[in-house]
Amino acid sequence: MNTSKRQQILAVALNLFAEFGFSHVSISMIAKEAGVGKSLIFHHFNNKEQLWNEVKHHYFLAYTEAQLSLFDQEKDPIELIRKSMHSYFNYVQANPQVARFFAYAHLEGDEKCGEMDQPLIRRGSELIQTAQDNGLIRKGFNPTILIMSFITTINQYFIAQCHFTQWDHRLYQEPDHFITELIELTISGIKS
Amino acid sequence: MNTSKRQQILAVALNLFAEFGFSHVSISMIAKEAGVGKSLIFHHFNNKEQLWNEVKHHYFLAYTEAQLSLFDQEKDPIELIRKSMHSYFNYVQANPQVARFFAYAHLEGDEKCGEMDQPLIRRGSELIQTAQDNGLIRKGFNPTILIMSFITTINQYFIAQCHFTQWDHRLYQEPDHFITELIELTISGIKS
DNA sequence: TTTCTGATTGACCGATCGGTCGGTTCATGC
DNA sequence: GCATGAACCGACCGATCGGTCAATCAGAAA
Repeated sequence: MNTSKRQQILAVALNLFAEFGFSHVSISMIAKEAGVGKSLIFHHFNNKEQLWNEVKHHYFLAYTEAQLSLFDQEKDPIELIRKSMHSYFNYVQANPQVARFFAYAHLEGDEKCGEMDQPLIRRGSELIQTAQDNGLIRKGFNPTILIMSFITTINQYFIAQCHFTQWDHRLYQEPDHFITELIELTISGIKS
Repeated sequence: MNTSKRQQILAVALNLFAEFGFSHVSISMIAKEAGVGKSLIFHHFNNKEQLWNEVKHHYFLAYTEAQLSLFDQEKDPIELIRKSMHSYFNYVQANPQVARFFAYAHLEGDEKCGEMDQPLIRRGSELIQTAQDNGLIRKGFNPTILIMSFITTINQYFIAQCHFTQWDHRLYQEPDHFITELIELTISGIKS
């Protein structure tokens, strides 16, 4: 329990911000939860905005790091997509806060999230495109659309559970079924 | 200019809430923008929460009404999906606030949005399922997943423009290309 | 021991928040 | 003309917000 107080503040902010968003979380709330004086927060972080950005940065970093390892393993492009979707699903399932932070950032019009994973996505798009050129994948669509679609769907699966569970509660009874069917839906849409 | 002040307040709240979300919009802000006294807002709406709910209700209603008309026209299920996606895209493009409101509601865990369009989605799912039974559409996947996927993707296309535009700015140069390719991707994923 | 620096605190600030209150204007029915 | 109730306003309230500041504390350097 000898983590520095700064770490402690950050950890509390991580959770509170992820759960309630920027403006529903007050500095006093964080201070109380972290068991420190309010002014200590302003000592370590210039202001609330910077604390928010730092928290966001933390989640964004965790996300890109988690995804970066994928691209070098699989050579079969179809199998790569399958595995990417699966691992992204598992990752968000284990860290739903990440998806929530992206959602907050999007509503704010934050452009940093795009800067961050742009190289990652561009790389994936290129892989798909060469597979298109080689005839392994159907041509005629922008690969980025495919990636955007499945990332978005997986994110919202966890964010909007309150919504979709009323469409069909089975969606959430067996998450594995969901992702498996979503993957097959996606794959059979691109086989040439 | 003879709209009642109540309407005026609601109209202003509609825009401000959609742009900034619940907690970034203050009653004073709405009052000033609407050119009325602050207390008038509390005269017409019990409190901020109720005003927010009323605004949300307004958008949700507009959304369901816009979608309801679709189901009776087209008999070919594939064509129905195509048209549904296209019209939903056009609708959100013309009313991006709707998507934003759903996004806010989701982050809050609001369950009302699900209650609202559940019958709509259930009806669409059934149509797809009978098409599956008749062999017109590939079997083996939950139709709700298909619907959820394309609604989600379309919503986020407009909400997260700040993000995806950095993945590939072409996505937003020709919105028609985007939705056309997304539709074809979806359709070719379900043809039997 | 003294000095210096960063960590930490509690008291405090002005601004703004959602909301209330007392009162005025105004349309309508009697 | 007058009573009534809704529409409407400005002044005001307590609470809380993000943020500041002077002071203390702990430990390393000298």
